[in-house]
Order: sequence, then structure tokens, then C-alpha cells
Amino acid sequence: MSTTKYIKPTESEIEILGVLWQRGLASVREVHEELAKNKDVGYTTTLKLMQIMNEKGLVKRDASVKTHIYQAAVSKEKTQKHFLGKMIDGLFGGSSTQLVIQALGNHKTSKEELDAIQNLLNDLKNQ
Amino acid sequence: MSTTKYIKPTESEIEILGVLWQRGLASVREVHEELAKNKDVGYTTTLKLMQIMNEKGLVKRDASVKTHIYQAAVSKEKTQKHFLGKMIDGLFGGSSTQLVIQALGNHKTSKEELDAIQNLLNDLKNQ
DNA sequence: TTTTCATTACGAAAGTAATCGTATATTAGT
DNA sequence: ACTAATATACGATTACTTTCGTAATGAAAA
Repeated sequence: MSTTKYIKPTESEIEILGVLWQRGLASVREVHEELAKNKDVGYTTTLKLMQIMNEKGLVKRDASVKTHIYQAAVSKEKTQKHFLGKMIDGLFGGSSTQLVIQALGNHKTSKEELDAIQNLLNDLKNQ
Repeated sequence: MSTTKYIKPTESEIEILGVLWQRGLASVREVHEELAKNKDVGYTTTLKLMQIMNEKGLVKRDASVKTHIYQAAVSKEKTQKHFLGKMIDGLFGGSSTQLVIQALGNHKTSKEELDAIQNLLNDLKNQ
């Protein structure tokens, strides 16, 4: 039995995790530059957030070098799963199917993607 | 051009909207009793939230009677769409397919539901 | 009419998230 | 060794969300 409790990242924290999931390792500055592409925010704000995330256990860092190097300490899949479940319960009446239908209906999906979903669907049907 | 800007409901506000979407019309007490089934919260808290939601334009109310009657002023679909889009962008790298795969993979889905998705998929393929 | 009861209005506090200015420290270049 | 540049640490502020106590209101019952 695990006593580790789930720490829910905030919206800003998810943005930072996104960069770390993509890069693997990154300094505060690298993360900040990436975020700054999409929004106007100060460097120390990003720094502070990442420090807080470190305290919470959302990221880990190597502080043995001058420029601390960070990495995500929570998995992308687990986080996706958490928020997906939350959304299904809160907005889709517990029906993942409803969510799937909305997601497919509202976005253009390429043939390749449709095929990928078709394959998954076939697998599920044959279980 | 619409100047109406999207108002993002908070988590508690979504719970209230959920009740209103389900019932159509409801008093504060009715909403509150519903919420109280799942969490421990005071009546005036629910009241206050619904008053704030009214100011924000998330709900409308008929105040001509003693017991005000509320209804949602934002559609379920629009709200679902908004949060879905946000989640796809923030957590699934913009790929709705990735989200669909996760959603289908992590939840047991009945044959009927799989068929419903299959039908939608066929429609999309034939477009 | 007076009391009682359910309702709304209001304000303030507590909790959480995000922001950034300033101080301090460390490294690299001159 | 001194200076400049870049980094981290820290505290404080602002904004947003949730909470609920208390007062005011209005309707129904006694």
C-alpha cells in the first residue's frame, strides 16, 4: 500500500511540467524562455514556481552545479490520467465515451489518427 | 464580431453548473442539497457562489419570487469543449487522438459504447 | 400583530496561486 | 582582485477562490 499522496499541479505548474516532459532536463532559464514564447511573465516568477514545485515534489533538481538542472518528478501519463478522470467525472457525467465523442467531433483528425483509434477500438472489441 | 469573452468557471462553479444542467431550473436549496450529498459545505457558501456566478453571467435567476430560481446561462457543450481544448493543448501536446487513446485505454468501456464510437469513427472516415 | 422560519445580502476571513522586486551568491572575464 | 553578468533565495504583494457568520428581508403561522 502506497502512502504517497497525489499532488495536483496547478495550471502554471502544468505548463512547466510540459516543458520538462519534452526536454527531460532543463534549467530555469530554458524553461522560462520556452514559456515566454506564449506568455508574458518574469524570470523570477518562473524560478519561484519551480522552487515551489521542488518543495512539493513535482520536480527534482541537481543543485550541485551553479545553474540548477531540473527534471519532472511526476509522469506525464499519471498526470494525464488524473485530469482526464477528473474531467470525465465533473463534466461528462462519468462517461468517458461522451468525452471521446466530443473530442473527436470538435477537432479535425487526420486519417492516420483515425486509423490509430480504429486499431485501438478493434483491440478493445476483441477483449 | 462577438465581444463576449469566455468566463471560465471554477471547480466549485462547475459542480453547481452540473446540477443546473441536469435539472434545468433549481433553487439554491435544491442545488445545495444535491452538493451536500457529496461534500460537507454550508448553505450560505452555496448561496454566495451562486450569487457570484450570477454576477459573472454563468447563471441567470428569476428574482421575482421569494425563492430565487436559477438556471445555467452557459451551455454544457461549450463548457466541455473549452476544458477539453485546454486539456488537449496543455497535457496532450495538441493531439486529441492521444487524449482519446488514453481515455479509452484507462476505462472499461461497454460494447454499446464502443459501437457508438465506431459509428462516429465511420462517419469521420467518410467525410 | 407578533413570532417563527426560510431566504437573500453582505462582509470579512482563510486558503491557494501567481507575480515580481530586491538581496545575496557564484562564476567568468579583465 | 575587481567588475559584470547570471543565478538563486526570499519576502511581500496581489489576485482569485472558497468559506461562513451575521444581519436584513419577507412570508407564513400562531
